[in-house]
Amino acid sequence: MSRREEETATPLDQAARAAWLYYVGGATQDQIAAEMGISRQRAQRLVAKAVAEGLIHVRLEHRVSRCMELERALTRKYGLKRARVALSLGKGADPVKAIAPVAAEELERIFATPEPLVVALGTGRTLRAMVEEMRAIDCPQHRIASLNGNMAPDGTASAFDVIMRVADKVRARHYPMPLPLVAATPEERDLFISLPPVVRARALAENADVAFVGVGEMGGEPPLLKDGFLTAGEIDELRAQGAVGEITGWSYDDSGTYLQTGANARIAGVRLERVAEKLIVAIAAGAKKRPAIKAALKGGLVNGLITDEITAEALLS
Amino acid sequence: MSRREEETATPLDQAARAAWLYYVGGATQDQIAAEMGISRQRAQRLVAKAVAEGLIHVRLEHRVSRCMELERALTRKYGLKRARVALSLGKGADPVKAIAPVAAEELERIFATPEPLVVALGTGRTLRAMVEEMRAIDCPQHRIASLNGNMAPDGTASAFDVIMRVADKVRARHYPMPLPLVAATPEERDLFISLPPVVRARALAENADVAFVGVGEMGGEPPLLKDGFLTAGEIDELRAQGAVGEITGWSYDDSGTYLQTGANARIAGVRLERVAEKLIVAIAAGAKKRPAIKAALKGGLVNGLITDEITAEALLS
DNA sequence: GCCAGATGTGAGCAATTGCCCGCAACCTAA
DNA sequence: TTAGGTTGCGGGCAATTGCTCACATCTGGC
Repeated sequence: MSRREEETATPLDQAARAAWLYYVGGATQDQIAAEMGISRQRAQRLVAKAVAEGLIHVRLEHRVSRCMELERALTRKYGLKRARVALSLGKGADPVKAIAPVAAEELERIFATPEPLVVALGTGRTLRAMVEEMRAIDCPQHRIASLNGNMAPDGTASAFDVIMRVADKVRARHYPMPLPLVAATPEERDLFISLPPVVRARALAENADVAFVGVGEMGGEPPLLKDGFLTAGEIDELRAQGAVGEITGWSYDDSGTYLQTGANARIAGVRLERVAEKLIVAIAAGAKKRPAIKAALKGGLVNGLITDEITAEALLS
Repeated sequence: MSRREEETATPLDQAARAAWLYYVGGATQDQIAAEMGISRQRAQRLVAKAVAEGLIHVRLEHRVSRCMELERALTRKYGLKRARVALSLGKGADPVKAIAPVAAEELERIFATPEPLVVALGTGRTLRAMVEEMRAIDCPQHRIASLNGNMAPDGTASAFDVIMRVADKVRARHYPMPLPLVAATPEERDLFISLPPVVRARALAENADVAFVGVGEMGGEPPLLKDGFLTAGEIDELRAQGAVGEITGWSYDDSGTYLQTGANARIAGVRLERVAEKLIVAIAAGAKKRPAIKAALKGGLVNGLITDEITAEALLS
């Protein structure tokens, strides 16, 4: 086997094989080494590589009762259509790691719907992590729309491209938005969103049946600042105007009302509005994001939430 | 957290939490122990339990080129509609472990189809293992039909019930067949299959859009013998008549032609016939089953195959 | 009420794994 | 061709894990 293997196997194929023997076959690294005709150390490196490359997906097929309680409580308190609470990974850990697999599961459930849907997606680290956890399945009946562009001010595409990766995995038609997230001036924004392809993409996203979005915080180091979409001065200005969070770039205050001023005049993406028939799911967790999530829920900017245990408890207290 | 946990957590909840911290969070067992307020040994036991109970599912999200080659070759040689080849787990390992996750993936793909389908399922160890690997997803648009009963001659339901477990996971309507796999006499078989509910169930299964079946071998210790459906004498008789394999209980010879005699007159389940529009997928691997698989492919009893690398290579040589 | 068996627990130890290090092979550019 | 850098390899070792054993605790039958 290893003879033939060598001829065509890519490094990833080898990693996949090692990881398969390890996780599915339950072999030790020594056994893998013997089976594949390599050293034990190499086997260990291949397994590690497969995990690092995201070839191995682990899912927990069990709903913990504590999480279901929290889901029910969140649903009741904030009048949600959908709530999912992931087990937390402990105080120090990055909550994105916990919610990404759960969000992926939930998005897969959406795509498993037989009726054709328009699914709108935001951008950001959390959504990107969600996509990486998704399984590939053909769903040609649906369409995927982008809620906002993700070009940085310097014109480079941000590394957190969500829509192309999702489209890749589900093979549905997709409508990216070749736009900056934040335009340089209100006039530039208006120009951008008057371009015919952008008009079409925005119309689709605005009328999507389902939207999955991240939530950006204003405290600490906001994603808008970290990724260079806004300057520290602009963030300070937003804070002074009462901004506590941001969805698809649009800032809102602690009652969940979109600000009318400041950077919001330059946001080129779609501003999601509460519409009863639509499902708008926020995917966010972590202490830093708590005020932003709470305001979005209170103001009804979203009617779905995927978060973790710790954040859910905080949102309920 | 552990305070509140104790009140409602079932043992499985605890196991799920430990496994989550271990596999998703990447924590060591010591860290899990500290986080959950238990001993290191207990953490290790909980993780092991979660795996043993099937709470943790591992999937490989990478198509190895060698397997894709084999799939293409099988498709060409036997005129298949669908072929999947799983990486083998080495000579000694049980090939069912390798093909079960791949078969589960394939069945999930079927269920993800938006058009309502009737999916027929056989029984047996391999199919049962496949079901255990399946993820739960609601697919109310489909119907699930059983191809055969699985009651043993003594009236007990066999442990390898497939259809109820699948129906449980996809929440589709299902039509079990309350029948023995093999009746005591041809007359009893005729009586059974004239009962109105059985007639309806069989009609549905016969017209299914997709069927997933196992393949039973006649050499060594055939499943029909091991599970007490037939006696050693009856198996010998079938072998003497040229039987090399069996699908849903129906024995066939090495050209893939169903036998007209012997135990076949007492099989109560549906005999699958080649129909061009239907997808009939055999899920089988292992040296013992090779003649049975080869005959089924040659005779066109199936037009889909899920197997492992070693078996695929043997089928192509 | 008491005992047998089942179930669960931590100690201790051997097997397994993750990772750092030095070395060698292989590029790459002068 | 050679110096410098990069990549990948196995050795070796410390950390982590799996497992057995002896003991405690619970449960149900008599």
